[in-house]
Amino acid sequence: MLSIPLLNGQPPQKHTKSIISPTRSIALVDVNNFYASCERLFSPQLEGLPLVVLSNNDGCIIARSQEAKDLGIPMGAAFHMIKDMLKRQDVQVYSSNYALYGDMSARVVSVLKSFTPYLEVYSIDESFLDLTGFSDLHAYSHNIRETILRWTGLPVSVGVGWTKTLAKIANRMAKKEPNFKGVFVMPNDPEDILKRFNVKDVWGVGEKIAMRLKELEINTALDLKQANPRFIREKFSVAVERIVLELRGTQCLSIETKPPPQKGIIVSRSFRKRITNYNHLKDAVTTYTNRAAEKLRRQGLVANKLTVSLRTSPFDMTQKHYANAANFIFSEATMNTPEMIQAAGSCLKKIYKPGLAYQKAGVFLDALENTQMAQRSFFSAPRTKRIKTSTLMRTVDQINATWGRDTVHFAITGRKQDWTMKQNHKSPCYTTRWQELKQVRS
DNA sequence: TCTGGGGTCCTAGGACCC
DNA sequence: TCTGGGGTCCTAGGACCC
Repeated sequence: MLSIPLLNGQPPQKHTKSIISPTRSIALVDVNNFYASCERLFSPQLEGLPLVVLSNNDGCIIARSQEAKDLGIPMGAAFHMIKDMLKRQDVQVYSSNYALYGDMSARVVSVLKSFTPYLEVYSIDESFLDLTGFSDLHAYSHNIRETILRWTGLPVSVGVGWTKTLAKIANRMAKKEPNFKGVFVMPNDPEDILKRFNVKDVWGVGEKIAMRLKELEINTALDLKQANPRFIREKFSVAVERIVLELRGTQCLSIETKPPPQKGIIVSRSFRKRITNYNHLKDAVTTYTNRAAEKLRRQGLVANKLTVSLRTSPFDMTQKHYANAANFIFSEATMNTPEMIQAAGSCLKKIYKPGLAYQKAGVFLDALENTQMAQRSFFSAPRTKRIKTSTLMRTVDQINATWGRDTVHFAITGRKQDWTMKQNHKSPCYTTRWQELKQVRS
């Protein structure tokens, strides 16, 4: 087991708020090829070999080691279409193992927190750090990088700039140029860097916007920086205008050290095989609803709205593509699994068309509220009944947390069926399941 | 046979109000 | 024969992110 060592008795370095600086210093720290690096962590013999990680259902490539990138294996490629090629090239293939990645992610964050408390966990493998006021950003960034490598075994890159957008670009530079050894601090005059940076790679500029920018002859990050913000706002949106300002060093996106409450919860999945049978679909939707309800309660929230979506495969040429969704508004915000299962069932009935081979279904919980703040309806159940329900839900959650998922479950959820996920290449949960760790050793 | 899942923010346009 | 103007709120859908 890996563990996070203490700081050898040294207090974490304090962020000095007293130093007023006109410009901020923001670092973006992210783990290189995160999923691939996690898999390699526990199989050191894979060092130097190309390795890819597959999406749920072993559908497509979602992460690649550097060696796999060098082989030209594209991100998002359908696994079944490049399977033979991967075999020929001796590429190691893994199904995604989110228990492992989530746990490693938490370890990286806990190390980062020893460098500054002013940190935003942006995604499973990226954090923004406010380093405003630190004197030698270059040395400090190297220190961060080396500490994470030593304590977790994961390689990270650190990019520093005055805004999040510039930090993102600096991070790309840190990765690109081996001489930088994983660290790049944006210089005072970044024009040279921005000139060579394609506008489509700027954070927040996607495919569609990049195309429209090109039509306006805005091809590089420098072109975008020099564009008139008001013109950009009129042509595009405030979001793109903000990018222009951020490139100029004006901070528009702040560091959110406290995660805001979640606005929606999604559980959606592709099936292992196509499903035509209504009851199997209902099983799947019920199970997803159950998961969504668990997530909801874990965060102390209640939902006012539930949506069920259903679709056939967009790649299937043998039938006309069908996608639809229906929603249900609760008379009073709820966290009650049976109530949600019932609602999901009535939604499914509305959108199910017989005779189609379905590929994916999803359940969304929306219009979320804090349990305490939730509005009661006029026809609200009496207080005693509400307390009974929430106690039941809490108990179910506790039993499942202690004894494993689905130890107690609602009728028809939790059985293995045609629709459960395909994961033929999964690595053990090294850091979160003793049982699986033992299997490795024996 | 087989092509992921889970989020956020913004905008346009409709419904509604006075 | 003629039928305003200004505002808010909500929702669906688009774009983007990892």
